Amino acid sequence: MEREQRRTQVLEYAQRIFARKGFHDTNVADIIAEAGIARGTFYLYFENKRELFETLLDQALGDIETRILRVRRGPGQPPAIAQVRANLQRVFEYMLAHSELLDILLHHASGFDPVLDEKLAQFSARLTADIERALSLGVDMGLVRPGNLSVAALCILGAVREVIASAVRTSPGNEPRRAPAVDELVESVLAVGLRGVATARLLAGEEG
Amino acid sequence: MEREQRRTQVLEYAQRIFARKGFHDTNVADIIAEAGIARGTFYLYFENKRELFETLLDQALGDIETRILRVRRGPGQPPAIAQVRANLQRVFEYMLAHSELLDILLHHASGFDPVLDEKLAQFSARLTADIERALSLGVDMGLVRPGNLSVAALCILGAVREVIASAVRTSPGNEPRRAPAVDELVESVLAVGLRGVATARLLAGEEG
Amino acid sequence: MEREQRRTQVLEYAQRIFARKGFHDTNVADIIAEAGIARGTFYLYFENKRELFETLLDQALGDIETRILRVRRGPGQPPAIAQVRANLQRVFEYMLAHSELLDILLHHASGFDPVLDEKLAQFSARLTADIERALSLGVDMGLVRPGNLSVAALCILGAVREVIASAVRTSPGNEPRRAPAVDELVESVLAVGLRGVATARLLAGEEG
Amino acid sequence: MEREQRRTQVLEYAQRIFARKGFHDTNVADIIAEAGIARGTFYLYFENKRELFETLLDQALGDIETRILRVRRGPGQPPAIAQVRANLQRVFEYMLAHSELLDILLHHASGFDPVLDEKLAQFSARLTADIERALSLGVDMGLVRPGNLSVAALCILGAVREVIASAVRTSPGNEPRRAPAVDELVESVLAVGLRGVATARLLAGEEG
DNA sequence: GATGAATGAGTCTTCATTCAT
DNA sequence: GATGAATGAAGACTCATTCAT
Repeated sequence: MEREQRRTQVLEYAQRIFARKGFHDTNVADIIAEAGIARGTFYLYFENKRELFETLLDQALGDIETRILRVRRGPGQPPAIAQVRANLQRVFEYMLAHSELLDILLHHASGFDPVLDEKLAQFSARLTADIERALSLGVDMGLVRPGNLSVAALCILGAVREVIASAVRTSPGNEPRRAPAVDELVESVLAVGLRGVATARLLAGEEG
Repeated sequence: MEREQRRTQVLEYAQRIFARKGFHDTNVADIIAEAGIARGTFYLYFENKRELFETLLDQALGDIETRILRVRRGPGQPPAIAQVRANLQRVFEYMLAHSELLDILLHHASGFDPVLDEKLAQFSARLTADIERALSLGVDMGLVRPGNLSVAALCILGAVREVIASAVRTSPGNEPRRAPAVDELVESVLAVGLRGVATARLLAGEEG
Repeated sequence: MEREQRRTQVLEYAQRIFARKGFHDTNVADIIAEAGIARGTFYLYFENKRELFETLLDQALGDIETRILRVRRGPGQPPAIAQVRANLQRVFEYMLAHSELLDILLHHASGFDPVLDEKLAQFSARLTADIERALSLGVDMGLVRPGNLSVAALCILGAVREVIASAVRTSPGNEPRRAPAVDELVESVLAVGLRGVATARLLAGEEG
Repeated sequence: MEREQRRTQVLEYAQRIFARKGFHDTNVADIIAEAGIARGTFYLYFENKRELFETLLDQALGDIETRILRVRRGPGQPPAIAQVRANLQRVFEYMLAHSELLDILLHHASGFDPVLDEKLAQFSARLTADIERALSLGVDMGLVRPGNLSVAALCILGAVREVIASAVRTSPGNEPRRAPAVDELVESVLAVGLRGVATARLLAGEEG
């Protein structure tokens, strides 16, 4: 436990620096200075800089996936929309409370290491597949309009991602965002996702 | 002009390499080897590696924005949906035909230089603002449902981005994607954006 | 005594590793892993890595010198040749049975530490002097042809060394070499040393 | 040629340092300081420290082998002994004039890199095979006494090696050894090799 | 006595950039 | 304009040794 604690501590320091300076511009020197440990100590806990970063990434991805629960149907289960809403809420709250992680995910995790890239790609693929499965189920139950569900899944994932990214950008501090804001964000995303942006009139083409 | 041609040539070579190896893993040595010029010559055409990359990025962002036309209303103008559809189509086609650029944009352009990061952020901000403005107009005309339009704009941007990213991923080759595929992609994105994924029944909460 | 046993045990483990990987490539980590002791414990038994190695070397050199008995003359003593033969036999047998030691001696003991180098140089010098003294005695008794005896001594030492090195190389395993082989080796070396390789005809220059 | 000259220059500086401090204790910093070049320049000419060392070794081994001519028989050829003597003389002279190289060969070239070790082993093997072949020819012509020729070859190689090593040790300076000394060394080695050290009386066992 | 976490000096290697030719 | 040899700052990683528990 002793060891785990130390590791975790260093991970936290490193996370902050990575978020601020990115992977390449973060030296081991930076990390150990921040963590107040000696150079050799760093390598006692991590194989190298990349492994540390990978750990951070795994953690973040895992934390996020943990917060996404499969939508369940059946007596006693909340309505589907409520379950989706709860998922969104959990993810938004987590991400906004860990904006550093998000920053790493969005800006620094990609393009410098094939292994990590693959990891991220698989994460996205997993999420997309989850969403698509849910949609497919919805279609079967008459809750979701049929169509190209994989594209729809991508749209939903992309929308969520972008909104979160934007939200983090505008609340750079670490103070947890006011609850109402998250609620509104979630509602808005949900609204767009469920009903789209168009009115009947637009859809009818009666624009003139 | 001679000079401009040379510069352009080197830029093209560099683009290929950046797309393949990312910014940090691309050496000046790689670029000059590919371009067949001497080390010193490189610095005759570019201030440094970063400037070259920035040029590439500016180009890409400019090309994309060029393809997005403001939705115009009035007699003789095509219906709004048609204009949006045309925008999507142009962007999709361009991106799929220049997947290298996209790769750079998505994977290698972020997180290693504050200046470039800022540029990307502003690009996103500009696009979001454009979309939001269009939506706002739509609301005024009764074509778009009112709501949190900035979130809606983000959703749309994110959806498009994700779908393009996925499309590029699955068509790694350089051969231009078959037209029908682009059409279908565009239609699907449009459908989700305009009408959402839910059926009336889901929205009514009559799931039980 | 407890302590001595521990030390000896570690020395044995270390010997194996040094023989396999050399001095510089053998880490303290390797040794303690093999010996199953903690890092700090190592420094309880040895001042440092070099001291351990030096101990090993001293041991080897001592073991070898122990097996070389001064040739004695006088009633009741075996003939000189028999005594020399016995010396050779003992050294060959010991070395072949401890090829790891030899490996260290031949390959890893030289050139990285002035102190150890000096030790090896003195060992060689001692052996050469012993041989030279024996030869000198032989000259006095008419058993050895006069000549540059120090060169002759070097030749003998070098010949023995090379033959042993070669023998060890070809019997890499740890199984003790079959006795006959050692015998033949010894006889051959002895033959060359005593009578040289030339026939009378070559010496007479009647080659044409 | 420019480039080759530079390389050669650095090699010479490096040789001196390697001879003095060995491979492991010689830093790239030492070499570049001595050669008066920048750190990066070093890596312009050599892949790394090992490659430089390997080059040095190859050169030395090549130089030596160049000086060993196969003994040729036939009308107009000098007597075999004269040819062997000439070989010895050339090798002795070269080695004594390049004692630094020898130092590297004897003390620093072994045991820290499998590739180099193999190279040295093959060098020895080649020399031994050459000698054995010559002996075998000699046997056929009645000039060499039959016996275990491969052991005999090893004895000769070892004798020469040891004598040279000793000679270099005692003439550490760089001044070429006085000619007579080399001659005497060669004669003495030759005498031992050809006729051995024993008198007829010793061989007859009439020692008592 | 034993442990093993912590140390930090030491080294190799890379690479963007310069500048004399 | 073009060249490419030279530069040297920067950074990752190793490992013998110490010392508090």
